[in-house]
Amino acid sequence: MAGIEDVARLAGVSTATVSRTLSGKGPVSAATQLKVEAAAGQLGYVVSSSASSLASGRTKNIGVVVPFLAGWFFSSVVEGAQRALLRSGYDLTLYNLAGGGDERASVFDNFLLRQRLDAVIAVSLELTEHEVDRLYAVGKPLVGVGGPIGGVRTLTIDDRAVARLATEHLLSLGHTRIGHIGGSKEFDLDFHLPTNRRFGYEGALEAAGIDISVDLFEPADFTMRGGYQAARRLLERDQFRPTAIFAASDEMAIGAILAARDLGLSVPQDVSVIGIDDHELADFFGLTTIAQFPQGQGEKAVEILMEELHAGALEPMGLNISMPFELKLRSSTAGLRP
Amino acid sequence: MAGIEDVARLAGVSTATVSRTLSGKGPVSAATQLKVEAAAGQLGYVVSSSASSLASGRTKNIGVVVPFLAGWFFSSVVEGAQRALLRSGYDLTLYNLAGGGDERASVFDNFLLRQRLDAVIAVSLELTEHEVDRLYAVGKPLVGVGGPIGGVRTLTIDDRAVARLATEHLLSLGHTRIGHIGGSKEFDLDFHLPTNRRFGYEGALEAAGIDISVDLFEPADFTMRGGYQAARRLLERDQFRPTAIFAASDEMAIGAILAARDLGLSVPQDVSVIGIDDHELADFFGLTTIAQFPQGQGEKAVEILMEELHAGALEPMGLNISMPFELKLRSSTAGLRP
DNA sequence: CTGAAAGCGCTAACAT
DNA sequence: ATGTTAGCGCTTTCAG
Repeated sequence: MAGIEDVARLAGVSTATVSRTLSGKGPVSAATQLKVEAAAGQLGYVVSSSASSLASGRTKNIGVVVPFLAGWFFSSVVEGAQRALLRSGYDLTLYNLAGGGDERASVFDNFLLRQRLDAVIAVSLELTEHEVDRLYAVGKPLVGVGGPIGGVRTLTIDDRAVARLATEHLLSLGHTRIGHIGGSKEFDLDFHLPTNRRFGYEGALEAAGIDISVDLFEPADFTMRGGYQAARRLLERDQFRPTAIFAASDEMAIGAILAARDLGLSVPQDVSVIGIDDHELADFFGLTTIAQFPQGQGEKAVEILMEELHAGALEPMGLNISMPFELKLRSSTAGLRP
Repeated sequence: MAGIEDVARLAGVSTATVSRTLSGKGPVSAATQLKVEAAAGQLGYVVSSSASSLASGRTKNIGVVVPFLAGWFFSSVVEGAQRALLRSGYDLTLYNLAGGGDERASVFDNFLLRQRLDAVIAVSLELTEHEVDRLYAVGKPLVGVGGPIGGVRTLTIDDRAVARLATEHLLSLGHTRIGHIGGSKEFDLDFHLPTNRRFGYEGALEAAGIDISVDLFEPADFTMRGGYQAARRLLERDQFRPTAIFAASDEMAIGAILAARDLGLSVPQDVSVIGIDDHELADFFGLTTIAQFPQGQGEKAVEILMEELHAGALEPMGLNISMPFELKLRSSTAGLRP
């Protein structure tokens, strides 16, 4: 494997010039630039990242920490981040915390500290104080996606606004008995996302002058099965059966659609269903939903980091950066039956 | 951030001894080991990975290349690999080829060659000759998961045997008109996986003395929607309607279950359905399937690499390493109605 | 078992 | 615009 000296020799210049040329930093005449590039190409030269990192202090590598990887949201964020990083010539090192105990601790106490990273993106993590400490100890730019970390810039959708929009959509169709499938208590540990969505739902009802009924709330675990079970509880009642259901995630919403079918109810004729996410399966199930764009969130996180890494100081930016969302109309919602 | 010299000074030894102690290589007396570890712990010392890599030539980092990340199989393999790597103190650098053209080329022509990797795992990739070349050019151990790469050790399930097992299960329940939802032509590019599964299906039928009917094969694209549409085509016929369907993946099988429901057919009373994968949704849909264990495949790939990296030479091992699979009985298959 | 010292391959001052 | 050179922080002979 050719080294920088080979290239320098072949091009008839010094190693410093090769370095300057290939990194794009520092002044180089057009003529030498050509020579160097030709030589490098001919030899198939690629910089040794460890040597470069050691000398420069930059690794061209960023770490992405996720609580687990399977799951549409996480893998989409990672995909988006990966794409943006590739464009900038950065590698992505993945740290998956799933699996529990030991692994998790060693990620925070060893892996992240090896000076292998120029920055880190933390996706939807609920971190202990110690862990946040370690993250700061890395001494590198840090941005969160999908869940706030104490004092860290974070990209998220405005969960309250999203839930309000979903509920208002149902309201605008004439529904007044709107059930809500939200997060169970355990899930509320995660950034109060379920709670915020519930508040959005309740806010919309209040604004419409509708009483909030505890009976219309069912907790679940953000899975399809959980949504299915919650929806059955909601729909099996003889009286006060909701005419519409707002689920806090698409997977739960799809579970609700399947529950309705199993109970002999048609969607949307008998019951409307709306979710949040625009999950990959939403289209197949005809699910109306509020789309969020996790890939875009991953890309945006990278962009922020790149600016900070290259331009120097970070531009003034609130701690919480609001990401776009959008009502996606499909066939699971309709007006109240006359 | 403390360096190795700080530790050496505090422990009253040389940097060489610190290095030996912390890496576990080379002889160190129990007494100094203790001193060094105490000093390192006290200072919160963590080796600089670039310095260590540059000096040793080892990066403690392995690359995982996937065609895309969203998708149960891929993210599961990556999770498994990550877990195993973490245990061994290795980082995982992810290269996602999704997104096409440029990115893909630069991964093979630049990223993988930066000497940042000790080995690479290629997951289910259909590679061009040039790409395989580049992979070899990395000059590092290489193992494939889920799809053969010219001349590379690869972990896969025996697709033919898996398909045969699925078909035999249906046969053993008395079914003789068994439909098959397999891959469309475009999908066959990928390691002939669909073709192998189809051969397994046909082999089982032949062995049972049943004629193979082209009418009972429907191609699809390995998605739920594709499976749904293919199943409708299969089930909408008035005569010769299959009494059982074998889909080459769980997602397609779930699509088939939903198609059956929409046509007013009960599963398994009117039609049995079996898939391959044991996808995360299989349980919820009561899908009988042949389970494969992608996390285990990821872990196993890492184990092979670790052995090769540490023990030195690779043990004699066939190019194609067969991974386990297993019939998972649920409620989507049943005997023929009397 | 431990220490001294020579690099690993590149980058970044500093000169020119 | 280009060359010279001193490290970056560790690992690893080689001596002792």
